[in-house]
Amino acid sequence: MKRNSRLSLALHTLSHMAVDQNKIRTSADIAEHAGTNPVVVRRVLGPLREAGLLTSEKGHAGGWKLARSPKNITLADVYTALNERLVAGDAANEVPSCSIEHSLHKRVSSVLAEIEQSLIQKLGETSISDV
Amino acid sequence: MKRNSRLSLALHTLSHMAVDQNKIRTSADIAEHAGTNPVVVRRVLGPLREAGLLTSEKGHAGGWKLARSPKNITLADVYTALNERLVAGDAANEVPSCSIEHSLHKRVSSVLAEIEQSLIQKLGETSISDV
DNA sequence: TGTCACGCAACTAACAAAGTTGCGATATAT
DNA sequence: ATATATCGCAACTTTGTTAGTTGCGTGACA
Repeated sequence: MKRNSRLSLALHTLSHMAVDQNKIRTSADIAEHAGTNPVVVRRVLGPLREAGLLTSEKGHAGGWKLARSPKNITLADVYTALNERLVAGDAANEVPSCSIEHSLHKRVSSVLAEIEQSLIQKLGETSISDV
Repeated sequence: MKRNSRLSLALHTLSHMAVDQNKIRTSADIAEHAGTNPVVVRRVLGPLREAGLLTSEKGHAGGWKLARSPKNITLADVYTALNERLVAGDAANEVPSCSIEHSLHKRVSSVLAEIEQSLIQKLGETSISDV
């Protein structure tokens, strides 16, 4: 796969689930559809389960299904559940040396953080059922 | 460095330049400031030059400087010049097999493209001089 | 003409993400 | 009970991307 594969895979899977909400899908089914493998699917879907977006059942006839109505799942939910940080870097920031660089760094970081927030807000305006 | 290093490096460099707009900086100077090396700096700054954001001069006493006022350089300019595609994937898209997947794929892609556009619009609201 | 700078291409190294494998836990059917 | 199907998880390998490095060419200026 390629860039943004996690977000893309999650979106596609959730959308599929939204079409037939009662059907239970196994990691293997989803993986085959997405052209990947079950472990990758579980890795991507795991965080979504922890975020309460969907549920998984072990054992025979187990699998994945939506935990709530697709109307109540926004792209922002998915984005944050996956802990994506597209514009703002991760918390592990380099420590600048010179003084001007120091203040500059804070400015840049805060601006990027603002952008990130507005992105999430924008994502929140679209639900899975819209897709 | 780490994630979003290109955008971050570009922003820091442009901001520095905005502070003292007449000063000409060499790749080596910038690289030392940023904790990287001249070639990487040139790789990041090259697209910005092609986009008309800054200029570079060869030879003795050569180097980089802003091509226009920092007021007239928005984050969107930088973003697009670097050809970043944070939310929407690149053009090389996988071709879906099943029919529902096909329409779904177009929906997801268009939604992500919309989000990308709104992100760029948001970036356009901030100029380098604001940072 | 020597030095300093960018431009570019090729190579290597480091890192991140996908993919793979194996095993354990659990739930269901028979 | 036992077989089967499924997720959970951890370790490893593979692959792809990006930073970093090196070398050489080109242009500008003292």
